[in-house]
Amino acid sequence: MTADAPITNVGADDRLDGPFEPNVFARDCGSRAAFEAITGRWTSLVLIALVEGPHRFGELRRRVDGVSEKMLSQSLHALEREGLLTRTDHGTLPPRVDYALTPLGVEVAGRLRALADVLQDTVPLFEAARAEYDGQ
Amino acid sequence: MTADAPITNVGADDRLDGPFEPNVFARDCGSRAAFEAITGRWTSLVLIALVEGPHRFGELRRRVDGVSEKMLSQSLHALEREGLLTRTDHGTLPPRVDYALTPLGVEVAGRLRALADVLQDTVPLFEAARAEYDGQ
DNA sequence: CAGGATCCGGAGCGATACTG
DNA sequence: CAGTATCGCTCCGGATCCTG
Repeated sequence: MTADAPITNVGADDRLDGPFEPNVFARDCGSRAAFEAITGRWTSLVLIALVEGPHRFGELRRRVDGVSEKMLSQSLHALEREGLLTRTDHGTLPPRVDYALTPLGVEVAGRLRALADVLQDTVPLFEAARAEYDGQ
Repeated sequence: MTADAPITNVGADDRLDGPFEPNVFARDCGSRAAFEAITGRWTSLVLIALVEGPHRFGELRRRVDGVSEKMLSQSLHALEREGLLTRTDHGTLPPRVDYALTPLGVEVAGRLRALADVLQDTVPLFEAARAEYDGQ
């Protein structure tokens, strides 16, 4: 991205009715930041896992196959920052911390869950597509 | 991930009715691969852009604010490989190549678009959540 | 059990230059 | 216009150790 290139995709792009129409395509839009947080490699899976209800740290680590403690912790912080989940420290010993979706988190995670369901139901199509593409 | 840790999250996890129930949480599941391809930083935005109809390379580059040519090209190949979009080279001069969603791509992209709409409509909530989190 | 701190290799990614 | 090739750097992310 050269500095002299005029960027006109920041504010109102396709619909210029409002003064500042939020636009995921725009780099500086708040929705884009939220979108990138949600579509993170691990964050999305964490959100989906929480659709079934609150989870503890260890539960999530076991549920999301392959995630390291570091990345799980990092993902949870990111999602908490975006207001998609809440962290509840019971302050007991041994420690117990629960992660649960906020109302907005429920809305978002539900859609991710639905998306994942579509993918799970069409696994054969993906296998075929990959084989086709790799074959030639 | 230690090697001796028994991983039992590969196949049937929460529902063990079928022989091999696809599971996004499982590392080796085809749906997980598709999910990671879809939720890539740029791939998701490309898919959303294509909901409005076929686009040329340059159009996409201008539409998806901040993407480099390299990453756009790479993202398009990945999505084509997953069978979510088709590439049509008209073979003319100057060259013209169109990218369009497959039926499966329409299904997936539509859901991403809906998700993005939610985020765009709740931008203020994210701003507030971030301010709250950063403040303390 | 919940996670912070640190090290470090490799993947991700942008910038630039070049081709048909 | 539609890409590919190459360089170089950032930072993702896993492994490991440590604490309350």
